[in-house]
Amino acid sequence: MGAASSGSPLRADARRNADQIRRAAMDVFRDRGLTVPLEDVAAAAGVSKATIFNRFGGRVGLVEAVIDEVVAAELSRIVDRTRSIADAQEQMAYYVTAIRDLQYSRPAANDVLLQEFPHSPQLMAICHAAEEIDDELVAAGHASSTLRPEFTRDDLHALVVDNAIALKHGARPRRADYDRRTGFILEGIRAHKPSPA
Amino acid sequence: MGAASSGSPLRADARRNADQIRRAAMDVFRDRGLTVPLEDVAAAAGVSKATIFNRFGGRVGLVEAVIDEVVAAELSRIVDRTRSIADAQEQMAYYVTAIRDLQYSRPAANDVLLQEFPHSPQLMAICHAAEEIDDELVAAGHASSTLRPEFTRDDLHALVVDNAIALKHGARPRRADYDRRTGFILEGIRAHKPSPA
DNA sequence: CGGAAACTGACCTTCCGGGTCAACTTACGC
DNA sequence: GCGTAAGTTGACCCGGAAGGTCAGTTTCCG
Repeated sequence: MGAASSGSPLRADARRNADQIRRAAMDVFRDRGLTVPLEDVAAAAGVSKATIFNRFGGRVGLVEAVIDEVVAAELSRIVDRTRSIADAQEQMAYYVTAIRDLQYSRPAANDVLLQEFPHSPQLMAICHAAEEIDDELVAAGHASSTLRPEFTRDDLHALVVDNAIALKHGARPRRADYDRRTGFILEGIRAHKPSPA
Repeated sequence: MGAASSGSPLRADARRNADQIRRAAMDVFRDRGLTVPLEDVAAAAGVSKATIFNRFGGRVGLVEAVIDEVVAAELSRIVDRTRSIADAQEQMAYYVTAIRDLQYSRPAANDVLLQEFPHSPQLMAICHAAEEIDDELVAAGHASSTLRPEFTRDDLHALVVDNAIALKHGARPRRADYDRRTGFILEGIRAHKPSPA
């Protein structure tokens, strides 16, 4: 978008800078989220903040230029893998675990999930895809009676969003603690079959 | 502390203003948290911001002057009631439900739990009391095998803190949704006895 | 009524990050 | 090489939000 395909070809130095900015943005966004000061991205790229505006028009343009590499690809990989699982119980377990893993290791994912850029159709599309699978999972869980019947799509969504907020604004827990808590969540939402008597 | 007991007695108008500020602070803090702009408290009290500084020295002084009425009393009531419950399972259920209820209806509680004022011994004491009961509850739960054995004190603490963050920075869920989710949490952490066969 | 106490509005300060621009530097076609 | 357009950049402005301050005025009360 924007500068990528328009008008005359870039001069060599401009192209080089754009590449460096992209690379820096991937690193910095991945590790510190999509709301990191652009100045930090610029510093990591070895250019000045103004150059980012020259090449990408601003934060949104830059985010859209790298969001795929940063999280979108991984997110859709998770969605695909989830869909490929037959057993509803496993499916839900995989999805929740994988999403929470992504949220832990890729702060940028939380910014996407929290819809920090509501004006970017591209970013919103990613969110929408995630909402869709929530529906499927809950439906599958109910159909197979492996999910508590009162558990709703909104509950699953809230699970993810609340975790995003906690990771974004709170202290990052140790990995082992985080994973253990993922387990408690899964326990809490799964239907306990009345032990096949 | 500070202005309350020091030096000469206040003039009538000063005393009146101090009272109005206290009353306004209770309302505003309760509803909107302890980090609300002091200007809003002043407006609600019908005085100017500077008067709050005159009487209370600043936000911390004011918070300490009203924290008891705002949340501390309710919080310790919860702790007391929890301790008075004999059954470990019920105890945990009551505590988690009551704390989460407090968090939902009293945003100020979240600011206390999140330790927004680490320099106030008074506020920190409240936190500390809350941490103590976490220990007791987890110990009781383990002793009676009503709590998952891998569930730790930190897990309980994280449960409360993460919820505080979610309520502070996120959208407030509908009450029914919130309560339902409280139920999922309780399900997730309780030990499922191997159905008394 | 006089002076001390108290109040207040307007102001300062700091932090933060997005965004802009005139002046400088660099690439590159001729 | 050199002119010039493209590109870069540091320094700047902006807005918002909030804590904190103070000179000038009002209010109390002995």
